[in-house]
Amino acid sequence: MRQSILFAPTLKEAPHDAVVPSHVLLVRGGFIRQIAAGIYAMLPLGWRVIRKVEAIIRREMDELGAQEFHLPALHPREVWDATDRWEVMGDNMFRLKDRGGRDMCLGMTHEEVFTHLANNELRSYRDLPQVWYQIQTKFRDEPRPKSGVLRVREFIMKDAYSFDIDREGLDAAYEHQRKAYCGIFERCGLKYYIVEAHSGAMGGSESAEFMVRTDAGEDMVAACRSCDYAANTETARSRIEPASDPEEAGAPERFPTPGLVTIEDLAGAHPDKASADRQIKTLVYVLDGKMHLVLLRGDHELAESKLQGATGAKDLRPGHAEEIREALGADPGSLGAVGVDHLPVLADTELEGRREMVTGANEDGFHLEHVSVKRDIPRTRFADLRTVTENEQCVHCGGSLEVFRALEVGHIFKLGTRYSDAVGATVLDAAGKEEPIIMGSYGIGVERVMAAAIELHHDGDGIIWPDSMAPYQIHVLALQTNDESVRGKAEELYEGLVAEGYEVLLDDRDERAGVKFKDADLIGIPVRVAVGKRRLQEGSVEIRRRGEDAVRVVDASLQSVCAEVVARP
RNA sequence: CGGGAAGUGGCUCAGCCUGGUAGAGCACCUGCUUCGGGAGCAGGGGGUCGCAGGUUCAAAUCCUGUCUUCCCGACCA
Repeated sequence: MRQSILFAPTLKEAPHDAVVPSHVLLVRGGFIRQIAAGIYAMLPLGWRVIRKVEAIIRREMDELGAQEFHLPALHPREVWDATDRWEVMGDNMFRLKDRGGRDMCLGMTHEEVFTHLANNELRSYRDLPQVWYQIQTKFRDEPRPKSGVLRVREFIMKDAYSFDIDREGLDAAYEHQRKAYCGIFERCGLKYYIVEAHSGAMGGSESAEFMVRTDAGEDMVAACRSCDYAANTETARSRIEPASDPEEAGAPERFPTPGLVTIEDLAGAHPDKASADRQIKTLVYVLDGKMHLVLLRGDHELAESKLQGATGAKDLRPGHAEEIREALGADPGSLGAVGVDHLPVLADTELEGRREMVTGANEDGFHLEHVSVKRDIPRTRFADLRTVTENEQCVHCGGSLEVFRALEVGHIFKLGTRYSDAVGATVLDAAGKEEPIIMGSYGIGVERVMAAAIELHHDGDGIIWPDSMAPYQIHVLALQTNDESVRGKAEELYEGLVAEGYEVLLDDRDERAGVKFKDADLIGIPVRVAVGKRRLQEGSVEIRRRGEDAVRVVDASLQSVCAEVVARP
């Protein structure tokens, strides 16, 4: 490709609304342009990168026998009603009506359509196993699109589904996908973590997320420094030192705490009896419309996903100030569960058996001391509800955990029969008995892979593409286009390299050398071949790998350039 | 949805407080010089100041509403 005719509008300055590096660089490098919030146009360079990523995914999928489909993005309501998700997906789903007034939607994912097909077409255990996939645009009306291409409303996803007759088949399919994902992300040059995950709206038993460690991500991962345990903090567990409490010293007693409404305030005012780990934090949550009290140790944070998991609630939200006052007679900051018998109480397991605690008295300006959980809050159901934090102990090996921000680039699920049961997708087994098809679901966010590579590989000058997803492999710069010999040599090398099978971008623009260097660094093609007057007089050109300082001066012949390009130290 | 910020040539921003001729840098066009790390000089084109209403002799500027975008919290690839 000749850059003189390439549409790659590079920018010196970052648009003011871009904050994460991948967003800034994709826009500055002329890879993408925003069309609306969370909706981007892929320009030629960006699209080439996307196609590279897709090709890597295809290769791995095809290798394990997965078959590529292309399903509609526009779905009739019926297939979503069949699994009940027309309701469940709520405002996140883009909905529309056709001319006949029929409800339609834009696909957020394709469990429904694939399951619909499986239901209609798969009859016998002899038809199984099957692994189907596609690379398709998904539409989600995200409440908050952000970070460029990382969280958007329209994006490309590779989604694969496995169909098996039994658990063992599912386990095998899941394992195949897991391995394929490792291959995909390795080829993409991404350092990733495989992490235990919360299954969320997908349902299903086991799931793992593929995470790339970057501050641009939105998830938190807890990973053991000593063993390979890693989990999303939505589900991560840890061990902490058990608390040693004094013996019970009498019934709960009210004491005045005017103006003390946070854990810190109270701990500061009464360090003797109300240090944060001696307080019971009382949260009010509304789960599927029903108010609950949620109790945690004062210095612990709730993991909402765990609360959801523990209760099976579909819809969950913190209580509003007014309804809390109505239910408990006090405002947040003075709430407690002692004596509350009209609301269900859930408590984190770290509170089990605790004695001599302090908690709100359900009267503004007062707290209770001498609270023993078992005696004074007897109707409590315990569950793991707290969010793990840095340096706590690994549940497997006792090593210390580190907690960091990460970006989810892939997610694999064992769905089981959640969808096949919903639509009645069964096959006959060898005994002629109807059995539900057992499914797995496996997704990769294609744009996220692209962005993650940039988050991991860039410097102050621009992107440093991994070889596998670079839009071109070699960037030939003709530094002086007005010089016949330079121009001729650049053309000659360009043609030669193309003939050798390389993907080459030739900067033949009528621009100054400095501009070409800057753009080359920004765009980030792995190998740069600079053809300039100075070197050419000595019969040589310069080759530099993006991201490395070393410039190699080689003979200006196709052979030596090729040799240098292939030699990758 | 809750909280915060911003909308002024293609991009980054100033001007607004204290109403009166719409500005700068970059980008673009022409010419000359320059020519290996985002050139210099000279000339030039391009803006309903997000939109609507209001106040005023007069609105980018003040008031109201509205739309859009970004950032921070609840969802997910």
